[in-house]
Amino acid sequence: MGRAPCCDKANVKRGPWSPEEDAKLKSYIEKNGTGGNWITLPHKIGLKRCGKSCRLRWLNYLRPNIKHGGFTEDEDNLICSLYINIGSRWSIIAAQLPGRTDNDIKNYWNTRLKKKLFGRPRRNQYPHPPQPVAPPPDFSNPANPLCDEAAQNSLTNISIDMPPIEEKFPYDAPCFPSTLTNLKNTPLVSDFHAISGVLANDFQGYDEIPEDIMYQMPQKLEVLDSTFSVVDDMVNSSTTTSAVSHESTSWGDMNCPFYPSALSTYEVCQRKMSQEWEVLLGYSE
DNA sequence: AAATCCACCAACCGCTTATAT
DNA sequence: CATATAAGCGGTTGGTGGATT
Repeated sequence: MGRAPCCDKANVKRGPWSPEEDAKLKSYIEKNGTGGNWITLPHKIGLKRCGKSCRLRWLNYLRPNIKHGGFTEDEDNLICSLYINIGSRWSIIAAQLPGRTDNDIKNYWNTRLKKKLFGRPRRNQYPHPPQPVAPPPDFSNPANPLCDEAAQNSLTNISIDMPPIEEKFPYDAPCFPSTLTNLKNTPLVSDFHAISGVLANDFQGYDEIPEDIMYQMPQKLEVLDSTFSVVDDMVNSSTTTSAVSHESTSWGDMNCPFYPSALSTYEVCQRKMSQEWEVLLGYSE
């Protein structure tokens, strides 16, 4: 046997909450807490609502310190950067924005941010696909909320959770020489891996890449490029101090410690993207 | 002034994971 | 261990109100 039934589906109210219902739920939870059981809560209060509905109402609207609307530029940038890194994992994104709910962020993304970033191109706009707007995450800035330990662990775990790149992507995966293992676990490098992985996965398994993925490509490639530049600087300073002979490490330089793998990923994605844009916009078959 | 369009967002739906029995 | 439900999550819907035609 399992648990008792959740609620009498035929006998619960649905739709918008009245102020009276809100007041009942809010005052009860503030005094007694949820008791760890949402299903019995409405019965205790005398609300003809499903426990699931009560939970949603509390989490998204009634609980203290909830902020609605008025997203700041910083919040916009953080949401965009996180979305590009980890996709639509709204609860994780919401955890980085105090006072914001996953539902609010999801709505905000779907109705405004997505359009702001990836407005659908008109056919005569090619060869200038949507331009990136948000900067990549700046992990060197202490003001960045992602700099706290929990957030960094969160991002690190996210990149670890991703499918192994070599199994999902036919091209070279980013890699790091053993002399640079001290850099391997920094957030920036995790970030670089994560973005590369996202790009690789985006291209995997499609004969034709869906439009929605295509619209995100310029942004993702820009972030990859920017992130690489910072990692590149770190490598330069690291190798300089350890007296390892090391030339310039620009994108086109074969002496870059993780060239050609990283460059390969970038260039293959870039090339593939250009081809797909041409097909998408009717410039080639 | 009326009709239509569009943006917004609260709430619901359905799926996956966790957990009680 | 198997089963059934709770909890949690992301996707989607539908009502509302303002803007535009």
